[in-house]
Amino acid sequence: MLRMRKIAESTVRRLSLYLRFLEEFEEQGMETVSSEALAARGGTTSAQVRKDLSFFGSFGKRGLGYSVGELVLKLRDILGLGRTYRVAMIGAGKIGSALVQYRGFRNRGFDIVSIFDTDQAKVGKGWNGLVVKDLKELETELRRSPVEIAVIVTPGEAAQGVTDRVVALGVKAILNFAPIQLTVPDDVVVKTVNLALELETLSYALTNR
Amino acid sequence: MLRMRKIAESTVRRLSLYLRFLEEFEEQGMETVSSEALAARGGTTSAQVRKDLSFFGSFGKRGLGYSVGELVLKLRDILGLGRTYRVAMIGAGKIGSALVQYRGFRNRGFDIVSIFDTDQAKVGKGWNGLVVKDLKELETELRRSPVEIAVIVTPGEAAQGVTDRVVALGVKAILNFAPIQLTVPDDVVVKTVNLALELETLSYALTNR
DNA sequence: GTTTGTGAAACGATTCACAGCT
DNA sequence: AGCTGTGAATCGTTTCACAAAC
Repeated sequence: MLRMRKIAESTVRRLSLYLRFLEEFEEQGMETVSSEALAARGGTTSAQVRKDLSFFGSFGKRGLGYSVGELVLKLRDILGLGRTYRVAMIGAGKIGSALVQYRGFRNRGFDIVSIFDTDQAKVGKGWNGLVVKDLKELETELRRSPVEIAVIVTPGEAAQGVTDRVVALGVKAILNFAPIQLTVPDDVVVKTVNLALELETLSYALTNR
Repeated sequence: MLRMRKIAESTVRRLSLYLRFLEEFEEQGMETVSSEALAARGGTTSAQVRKDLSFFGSFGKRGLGYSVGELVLKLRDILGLGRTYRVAMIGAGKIGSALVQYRGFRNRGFDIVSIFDTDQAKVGKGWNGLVVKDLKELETELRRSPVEIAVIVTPGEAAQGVTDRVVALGVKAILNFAPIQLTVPDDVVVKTVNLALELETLSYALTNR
């Protein structure tokens, strides 16, 4: 695989979509697929598909298209899905609870190995095979059993403090559900899912109909 | 307010962020703010802030900056937040449950007025002041008590069917948590929050360090 | 002197279109 | 003949830079 910097985020998101569609095609027994067919399934254009893939190599055969199986493997490799990631969930509230049960995590190799909360009523309780730990134990626990990814599901006020702590522990990727813009060093990547923002985009669209 | 078509989604998202920051500033008693200060809070540039606002009018005073209070009102108006939206939640699983309790909804004028599920074990149960209704009653209920926004939290397989039904009932905005690309008519706006996609973007970033 | 509002320039992403391979 | 891979053209967004307003 080519090692290129600065692939657009939109490209990476599309690759992720292509992978899902290809997995569908694979289940249906399709052996090859054209950029045109893949584009049709994903609501984009064949040129876009070919350009996206071309950043990473040339995986197709002219006149024929792409081998579904090969392209699945290539995309998994590009997206780094050939391995398991260890994940710590920080916050055992409603959303944290929902996420722990979400099959999509484990199915795709994201393994939640610990959950933390400050609420003593929750600490010690079993949760989908895990025990909620006191947030005070964060450093001890993550040193004993390190993770690559932290999911932050705390109230907004607590989010930056917790972020600083997991960054100090060497975590390089954060999925943030707190409605806050987190500040992190350059070598740490943050993805924020901000519900309020999505709702307001809908509100704008409805208003300016 | 000017009525212009084709404002970029990225612009709308930033406006939403600016509004949050301005509300903070307002609480702290600030009366005016420069594009520079607003940009610093939000991790963007002053030129970007001014350009974003300029699509909708000119709200500042040269040499002085923007009145915090006035800009808050303007942005609420632009984003369509001066009113209440009625929301139906479709799916009473873990994520639906978490969302119903999420304060951010009601706080910002998004009022969940009904919840539906197919699971008879859930139907009839009280839930944060609401009663879960059978999805069979969707048409009856939404005709009696219409909504502007539907939040779809069903399994992927059910999502498109439910979408078609709410669209037929006149819903023009959908917030989708099912890991599926929904197909809707042009006059319906969909925002999809796809956890798997966010995780895979993190995985890509970690891999291509 | 300060800070806005905005054309123009720079940059980045998407689409076009076609040469080259199968 | 069919479909990829990719430079070139187009389109959209961000940044620059400065005249105008206070």
